[in-house]
Amino acid sequence: MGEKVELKRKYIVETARKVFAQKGYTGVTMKDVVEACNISRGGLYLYFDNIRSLFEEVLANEEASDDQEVEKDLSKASSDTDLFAIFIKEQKKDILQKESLLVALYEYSFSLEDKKKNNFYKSQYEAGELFLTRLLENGKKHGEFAIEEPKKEARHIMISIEGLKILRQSIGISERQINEELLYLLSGIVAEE
Amino acid sequence: MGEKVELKRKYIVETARKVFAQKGYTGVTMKDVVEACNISRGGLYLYFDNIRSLFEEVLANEEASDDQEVEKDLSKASSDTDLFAIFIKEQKKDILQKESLLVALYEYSFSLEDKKKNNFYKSQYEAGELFLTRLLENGKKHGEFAIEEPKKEARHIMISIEGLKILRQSIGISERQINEELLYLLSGIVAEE
Amino acid sequence: MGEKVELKRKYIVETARKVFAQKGYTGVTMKDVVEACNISRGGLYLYFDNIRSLFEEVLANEEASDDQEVEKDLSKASSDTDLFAIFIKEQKKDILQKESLLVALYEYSFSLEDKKKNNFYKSQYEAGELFLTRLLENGKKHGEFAIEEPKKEARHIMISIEGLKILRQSIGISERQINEELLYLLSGIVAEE
Amino acid sequence: MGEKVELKRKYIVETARKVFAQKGYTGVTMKDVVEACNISRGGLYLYFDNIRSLFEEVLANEEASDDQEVEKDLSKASSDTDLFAIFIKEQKKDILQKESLLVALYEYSFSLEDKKKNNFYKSQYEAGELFLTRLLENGKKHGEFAIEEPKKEARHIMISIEGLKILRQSIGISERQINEELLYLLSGIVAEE
DNA sequence: TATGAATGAGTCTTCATTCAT
DNA sequence: AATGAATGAAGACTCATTCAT
Repeated sequence: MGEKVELKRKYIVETARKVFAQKGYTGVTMKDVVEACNISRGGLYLYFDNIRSLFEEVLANEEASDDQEVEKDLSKASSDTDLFAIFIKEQKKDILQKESLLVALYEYSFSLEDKKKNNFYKSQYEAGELFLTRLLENGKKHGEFAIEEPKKEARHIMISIEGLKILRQSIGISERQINEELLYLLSGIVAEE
Repeated sequence: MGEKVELKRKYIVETARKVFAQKGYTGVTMKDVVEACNISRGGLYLYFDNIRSLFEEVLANEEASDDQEVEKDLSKASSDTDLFAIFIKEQKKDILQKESLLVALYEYSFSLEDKKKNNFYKSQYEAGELFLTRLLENGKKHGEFAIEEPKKEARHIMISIEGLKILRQSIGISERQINEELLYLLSGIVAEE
Repeated sequence: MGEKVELKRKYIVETARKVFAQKGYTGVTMKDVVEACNISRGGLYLYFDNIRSLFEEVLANEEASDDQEVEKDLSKASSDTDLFAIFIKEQKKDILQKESLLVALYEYSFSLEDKKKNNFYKSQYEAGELFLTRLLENGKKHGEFAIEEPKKEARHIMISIEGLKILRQSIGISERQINEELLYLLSGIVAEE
Repeated sequence: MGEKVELKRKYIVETARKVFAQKGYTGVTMKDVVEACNISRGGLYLYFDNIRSLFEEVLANEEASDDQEVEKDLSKASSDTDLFAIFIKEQKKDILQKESLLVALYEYSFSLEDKKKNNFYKSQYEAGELFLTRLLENGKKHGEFAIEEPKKEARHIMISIEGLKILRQSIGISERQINEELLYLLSGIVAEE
């Protein structure tokens, strides 16, 4: 019994994900989800009390699967340079992703009362920054990266990536420009020598 | 008579600006504006057909007054380095501005069907990039900036600034970190030598 | 303009009164009122935020017109005995009234959180008790009523009347029995001699 | 098996009683009962088709246990005066009872279409009146009570008691005032001499 | 018997938009 | 030009009741 419920919950989350990817966060109603899922009005409430908690579950789910994938990709790396390249590639995939949750995530972030608390986006961003810092530190130690301050560099790269993301979603910056900028970031760290 | 109309229109736009600064774009209703302006429901419709056109006028107005201000500040500069520093300072003010329209602007951008058309954000961004490119080119020509590709550098800086903006609004990045990053950008161009 | 609004407000209150008289308080929905008034859903909200405030206005209105009527009737009295008889008659009218708000008033009372505060029923009851006490005191002073403790007698009579009211509404006690009891109360005070 | 069913039925009735005592009749949903009983939604329907029939069983159960208790108390009486005092005391307990079903009972009564049929409240009230009439008749016959018309007196007392009950629930009349009135009723019959 | 997921009707409430004055 | 009452569509949410297991 509980398994069936789990399956349906998952089905709703996955279907809702598509809706959020398409319409963002703010504009999505329970009705939208109900219709996308082809279930009854009351049925959805059995699983989620409101759009917000549904979206939060979508995010949690997303994170989990993202992590898995990244893990897999990173395991292939043979050097810090390699690792960094993979990281950048990962980011590029994120930035260009067709069915991206990014806009929804932005809108969700804006809707939060206290910017400091319960901020999914924040923790995700900070995790990325931390990972990158470690990566750069290692690269520096191993003599692969010619940088002075790994932490500052990491933050700078993260900020640029965020810039690419928002520009992609807001003004639709071109893939070529994204590539250029990522290459620029890459070369700033690796090709220094 | 026409003057009176112009005045009232301006009054509505300025009052609405406060509302958008406070509540973003998506959440603002005609009712919100009507109440903030203390005018009649029907009265607002005489001037603006819907929230979108009202917001677009707010943006146009914003741009005009921004330009004026920037113009004034830039006129004080005595060198390209100076000019660049002022530019960065201007951006910082933007990023930190309390009554910012930024969130509203993001939400508005997300709501646009075609990312290419009617995009205020885009034209504003591109104007900035263009200005910065010219600036860097001049600085390079005058020997003030030790850079290879002004255009790429300009774009990189603009992207980073966009990153700072969205991070400020989404996860509430601290003023200190913003300062650090801006300094980093500054030093990348100017203090190279 | 304001006058028209006042009129419509009054119309709604009067129409709602009928609905409450018919269906009580608890079971009445905004929809019921909307339909009875033949106005739009949103229209009702222009005048009343919810059923409770609407009912409270119905009560306030009721009290006002009741007071007027009672005033008129009492002005005819030529002695305390007369006055008392009129008072009892007034109560009888109340108890037997076809389109009575009594059930609605009970249900409304039950729905109140704190029995002590904002209790319309209470203030109405206490006003009645006070009036009756004064009346009995006068009658005693003038030698018309052979009673020891006007206050206790007044309260006793009020309690009995409340008993009649609730019995009328809950088990449908007959008019004959109501008459008998009221006569009993009357004779207990007046015909003592 | 049948015994088990009986037990569960009883368990539901007793649990539901608490719910009705707390929330009245009108506001109670099947969900409330299901949750209080910690049984399944469908499970409740196996025993009761709707709130009404459940409440009616609660009432029937209540009556039975009440009768038992009263029986016990009355058996201690050694005179009609005694009996009457115990009766009054019983009523006082009823009026002041914390976990009273009174409000629920009122609401239930109001909800009945035909005031004459299926009325638990009515039969209960009439049983009380009959009992009191017999009691007063006996007291009169034995010379304990100096009254003319036992039936009228009984009805009068019952009406007053109903008044106390409703006043307790609607406006929260004080315990002191209840005591005073009951004493008044007592003295009207017994201490006449 | 018992479970609890699922349904869909019903109510509340808000809002953009219209229109008579 | 301006007002603000009025409308009706749309979304949120709850609950009695059913039904497959």
